[in-house]
Amino acid sequence: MAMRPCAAVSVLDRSAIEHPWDLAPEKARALQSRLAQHVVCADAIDPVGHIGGVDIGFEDGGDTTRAAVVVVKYSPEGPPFEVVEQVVHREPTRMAYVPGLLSFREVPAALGAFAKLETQPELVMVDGQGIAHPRRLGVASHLGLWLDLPTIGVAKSRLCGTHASVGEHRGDWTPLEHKGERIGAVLRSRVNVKPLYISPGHRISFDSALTWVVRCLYRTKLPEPTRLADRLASRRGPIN
DNA sequence: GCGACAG
DNA sequence: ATCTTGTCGC
Repeated sequence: MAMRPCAAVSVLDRSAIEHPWDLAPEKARALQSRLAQHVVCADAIDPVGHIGGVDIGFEDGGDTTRAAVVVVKYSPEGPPFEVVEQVVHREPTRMAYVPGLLSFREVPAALGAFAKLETQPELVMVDGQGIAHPRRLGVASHLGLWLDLPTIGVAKSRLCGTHASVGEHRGDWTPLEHKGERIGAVLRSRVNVKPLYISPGHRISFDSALTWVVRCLYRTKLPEPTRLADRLASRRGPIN
């Protein structure tokens, strides 16, 4: 199977790129293809002291977008991890949900939340796909590119690609592929629960993406960073 | 043309 | 994602 060629390690100069967030679907798709060229799916990670979890929720019948970011202190001893910071950022929703264009709807708010963060994590896990996307630019990749941080896509369902059946034991996984390319892995994070779709977002390899997610698995289907962000985004968890 | 389709 | 109550199971 063809391994997806990764762009050379280089920092994208965001200030030099024309990037409106309210593009028409056709324009947005074209921009995704361009940006995907800058995604790096090889490890370029600093020592991980803190891990961030990101998720987006909506209010006012969808008129308001609510971004939640939770930062936990990583410990080699494993979870549970100490929560060191939680941020919620709200702003008007920019565009409707269109399959494949999720990042244009969620990344702006996520960036707003990161701007309010005091403790910047060295690794970020995002609720959604990384490169396991038709044009290889899921929300995790798009966000990672704009934050210039290593990110991992942790999705609860499939957007594209095919895969063999996944083993039933915790930790079992099978590769996810699309058009002859490896785009991620389907992971059984818990027994008797639908598997997770893991893919590199930016600045991380397939192996590391999977390894980090497994390291953050505790007692639920989702890894801790994403589980905590999910609770915060859906206003069920602590807003302390 | 007919389905599939992250959150 | 969100709208919504109770309910089955570990």
